[in-house]
Amino acid sequence: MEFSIATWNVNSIRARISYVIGFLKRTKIDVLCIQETKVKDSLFPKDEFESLGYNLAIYGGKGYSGVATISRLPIENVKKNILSSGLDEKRIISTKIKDIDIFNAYFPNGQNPESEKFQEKLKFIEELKNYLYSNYNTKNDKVILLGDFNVARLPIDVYDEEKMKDKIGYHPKEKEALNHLYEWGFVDIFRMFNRNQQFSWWDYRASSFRKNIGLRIDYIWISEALRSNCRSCYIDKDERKRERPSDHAPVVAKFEI
DNA sequence: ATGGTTGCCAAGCAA
Repeated sequence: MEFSIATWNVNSIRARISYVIGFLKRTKIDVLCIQETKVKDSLFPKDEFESLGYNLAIYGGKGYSGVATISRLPIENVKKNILSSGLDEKRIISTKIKDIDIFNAYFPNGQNPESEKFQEKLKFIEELKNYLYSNYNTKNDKVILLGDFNVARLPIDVYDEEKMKDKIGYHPKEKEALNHLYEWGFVDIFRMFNRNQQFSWWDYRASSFRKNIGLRIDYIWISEALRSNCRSCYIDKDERKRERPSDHAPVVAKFEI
């Protein structure tokens, strides 16, 4: 059967509900992982999704952060707050759907490389890496890690390498941390199908989208065990062109499982 | 251009 999954930082589910519902109706995605829901669980607009036949696993807090996994297939084994230091701030929810462990993650932004929040970002990435090493093997376990990683890993993933040098989102320390996570054994599914430069995020400010000043910081990473199942991956840039959009575009991947 | 915009929710923070 075909299996489709998408990640999208929606920057408030309540502000973006009509676009998210429209996206699901149009794409018929099986599993949608959203980030920055910015709402506590009791106020999450569940009904809109359930009436379309979707199941939900939600993990959010008041006003900031928050993640949700929305699935047409049954959701099993929901886990929250999985990092060892417990500093996860409603940024990761893991679920099992079919036989795939799916980690929906919203990495900390980190503010700037001199800040305390940057150190927390590095720690977050390291603890997630440790969690994967302790619990999974890339050759045997079907794992998908996807979400807003808030780091561009390679030069092709930033609009201007010189301008981004030492900036938040491309600082050597966070790239190093991200590479350590990647080296667990992930495959960046977008790069299996696309060689050119494409971004998934553009700043709201300074007409960045019009000028295509962006970063590719939203990823769908898969374990080796899933590599042969991949069929396609694309960034849905049209969603960023709307009136009052999220600053991120959805990333979609399709599998044959 | 150390600016700019958006969303939280009602001032300033986070991104």
